[in-house]
Amino acid sequence: MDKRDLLVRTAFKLFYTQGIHAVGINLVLQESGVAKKTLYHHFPSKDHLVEATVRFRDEAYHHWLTGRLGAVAAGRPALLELFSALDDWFHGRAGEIDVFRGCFFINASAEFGDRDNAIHEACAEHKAKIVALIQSHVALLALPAGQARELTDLVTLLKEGAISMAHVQGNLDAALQAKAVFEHVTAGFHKTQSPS
Amino acid sequence: MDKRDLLVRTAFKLFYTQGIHAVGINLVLQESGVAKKTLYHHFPSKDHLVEATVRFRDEAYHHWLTGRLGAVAAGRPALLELFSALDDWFHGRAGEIDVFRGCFFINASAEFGDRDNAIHEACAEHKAKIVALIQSHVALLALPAGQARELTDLVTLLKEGAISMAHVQGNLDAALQAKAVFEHVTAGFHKTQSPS
DNA sequence: CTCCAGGTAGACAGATTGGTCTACTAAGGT
DNA sequence: ACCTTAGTAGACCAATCTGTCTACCTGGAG
Repeated sequence: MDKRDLLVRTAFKLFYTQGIHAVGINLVLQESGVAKKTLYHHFPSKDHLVEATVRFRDEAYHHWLTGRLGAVAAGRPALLELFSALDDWFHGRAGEIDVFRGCFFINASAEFGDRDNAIHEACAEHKAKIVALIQSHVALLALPAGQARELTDLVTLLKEGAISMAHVQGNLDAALQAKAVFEHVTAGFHKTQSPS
Repeated sequence: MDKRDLLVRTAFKLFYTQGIHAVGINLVLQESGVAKKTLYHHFPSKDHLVEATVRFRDEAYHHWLTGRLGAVAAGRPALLELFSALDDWFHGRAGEIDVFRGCFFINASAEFGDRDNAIHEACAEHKAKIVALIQSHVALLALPAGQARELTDLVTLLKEGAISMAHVQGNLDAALQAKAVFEHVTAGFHKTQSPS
């Protein structure tokens, strides 16, 4: 019932599936059944609406992912679950997060390439948040600092790479491939504390 | 002097730095100094021009990368060189390939999300070509089939992930991080033939 | 009781979009 | 000599874009 929220949700769905510049404000209005005046009452411009959709998606995505990771044991199992979650997402089995159309933040950054753009910055913040989430689970493995950093990089890059390949190439098994690589590389990290 | 080529080059530069939908045909015309009639003589529509820029970039990028990889020994050194090349690209030290604004193919796929879209398909073809290039160097390591597939996945995902992180997050060291991970994981693959 | 925030519908403005078209020029092959 | 191809400049078209504005409705707080 909150019109602002309705606008953001509708705009997100359209932007995500069709692209941001490709979707006009009038379509968002028509699809949501909200009056134009109302939109410009809540947002001073389209760009501000776009930024709001980025923040909305940030919250939704983060909520979904922490939910998935929280359902298993913290540490390595959670990192494995990350890839399973991605796999479900790619195959449209992650209801909460909608159909897979690539990473909304990567897509938005593609359309707003200037690094000092507010929309791009919001996307960067999202990525930083996800890296922090990964980092928190890597920390539980009690590895030396250097190894921990490297493992965080590995998971982050594998995850990001899988999303890219799944979208651009249509390789929907990318998450499973990433998972296999991760599993193999970290085969020696089963225990929380490595024997010294 | 070839107007068609001039149009494609100009269009690419503009599309790459500002986004495709964000750049109008008139800007391409103005920037290249070519008449509108000439454009529509060579391309039936803007979309066809876009597709041509994708194929142009595909060729340029592939040429640049094979050149870099060919300058060192094939196999593992070439794979390491891949990450060095990425690092140079991110930092604007890869003159031939222009300023870094993310991966043009990822960006284009973001704006043309339908998988059966000709532009998107051209992007997918490019990625497949790069994967094949990586695969050809992995093959030289003479690993068992399963391990070879996994290593190709690793390099591909690391590379794709690094590009994403470098662009969205502005983490320009992503290539070096990926390289460190790769170096660590493949520390045992120094020899061409693993002892059996 | 009054006022105002939040809402509706939609006309309107000004710029920009992709694309067509006329009129003309120049080079080259047959 | 002729015709095709590639080119110029730019007017023009219909559609669409973001954003403003008028005129009106409604519910709750001071």
